[in-house]
Amino acid sequence: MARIAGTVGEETARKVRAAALELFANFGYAAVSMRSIATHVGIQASAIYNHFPTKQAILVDLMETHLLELLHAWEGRSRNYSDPVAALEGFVRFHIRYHLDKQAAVFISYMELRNLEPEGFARIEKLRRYYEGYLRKIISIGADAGIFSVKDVPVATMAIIAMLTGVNTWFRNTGRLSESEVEQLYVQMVFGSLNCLSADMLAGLQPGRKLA
Amino acid sequence: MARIAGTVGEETARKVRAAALELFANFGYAAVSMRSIATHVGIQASAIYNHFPTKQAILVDLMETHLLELLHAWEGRSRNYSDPVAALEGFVRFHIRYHLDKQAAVFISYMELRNLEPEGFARIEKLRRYYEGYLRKIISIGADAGIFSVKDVPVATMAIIAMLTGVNTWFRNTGRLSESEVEQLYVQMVFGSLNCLSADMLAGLQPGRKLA
DNA sequence: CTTGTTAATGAACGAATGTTCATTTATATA
DNA sequence: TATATAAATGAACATTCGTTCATTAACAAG
Repeated sequence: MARIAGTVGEETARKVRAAALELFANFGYAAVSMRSIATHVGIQASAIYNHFPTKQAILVDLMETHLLELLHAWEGRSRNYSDPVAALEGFVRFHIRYHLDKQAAVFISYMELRNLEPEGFARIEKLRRYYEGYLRKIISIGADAGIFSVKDVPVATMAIIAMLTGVNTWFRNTGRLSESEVEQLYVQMVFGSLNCLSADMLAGLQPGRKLA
Repeated sequence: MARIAGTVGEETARKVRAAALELFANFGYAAVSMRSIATHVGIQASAIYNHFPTKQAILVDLMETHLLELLHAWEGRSRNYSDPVAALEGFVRFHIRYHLDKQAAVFISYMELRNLEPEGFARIEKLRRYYEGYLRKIISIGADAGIFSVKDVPVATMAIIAMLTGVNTWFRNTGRLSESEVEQLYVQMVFGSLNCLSADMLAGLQPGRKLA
């Protein structure tokens, strides 16, 4: 047998990406063979090479696509916000929602960095730093305006990103909380970590209370 | 050639653990071969099997040892704290310091979970939940006492753990900040995320300020 | 000194890996 | 209808993998 009736190149490439995404996320890049990807697509391993030059290229493709889409999605949304408070809340909700909706791609992009060869690593790392830069900018502007109380903007940026991305390690759709409930909880904690209290929360605090 | 003069079993096992720790952390469990571990120790791959039954057993050993030591270290220190505020500050400082001091072991224990077979996975996961339980308890007590303002204790626990562990992804000894400076920054952000302000910070806030 | 155990070697095993290649068929183009 | 290209197959390649095994030398105990 040879070429199968009805096969289209771009369609197969799409299936390969989807299968690789799922498998890499579940078992790790190094533990997934080209044959297992091919099996999930319903083709032979050698047919993959009609669409991707190497296994490594699939990984880089997945990561790069994910990060570019992430950047594009945020850039489209960030225009809505004019002040740092609204922007930060928007970022938190966006990040959590987006990362929960694309768990597999997120997981790969954070876990498989060490399996990238130097050129690919540089490209991916640049995109991630670019994304982090958006949050850093928000925090920086809010700090300069005296709205956020931040001792160290870069550290706060990394801390918040880690906090938000950590949702992926425990959130389950079948769990106790909905996505929007989780968003709300994290919005409050993130603003708290920047010592930016909402008016009603500030009113609820006892001014005379002694804390460490 | 056969047995080498001066070789002692427990000593070789120690070297194997050390080499595997370093290699797993740098390249990932699946990408590290028994032969490369052996090379780093200065023996043949087959000699490893005098000390560990399988490659998987080395991974489980490393993770289990790390988590048991982590638990033991915290249990020894946690006795010093009587109130939730002191305990939380102590936990934050302990977690950051300990995780920075044992970067490789921490990295493996968080990244290689998916390479564990079911029995090993259950053992390791139980230990990690046990550790998280200590932080959850602190937050829970502080919340009940009205010292922390927490909407959801389990979520706050996971958020803070993720935030703290994230330090490992960016901290470098050669960087701008020392370990204790980082500790201090995170202590403030963690207390902030629980809306627990120190007396001087509270005084610094303008009660009339309008925030979102 | 003899004996049993310990800790190494080096060869070998079968299985699995990423990748290449000749081949074959479906499809688009001229 | 003839031809070039696209997209698959299945066999094969050289490596590498975790692991086993017979063998051997160092060491401890009697």
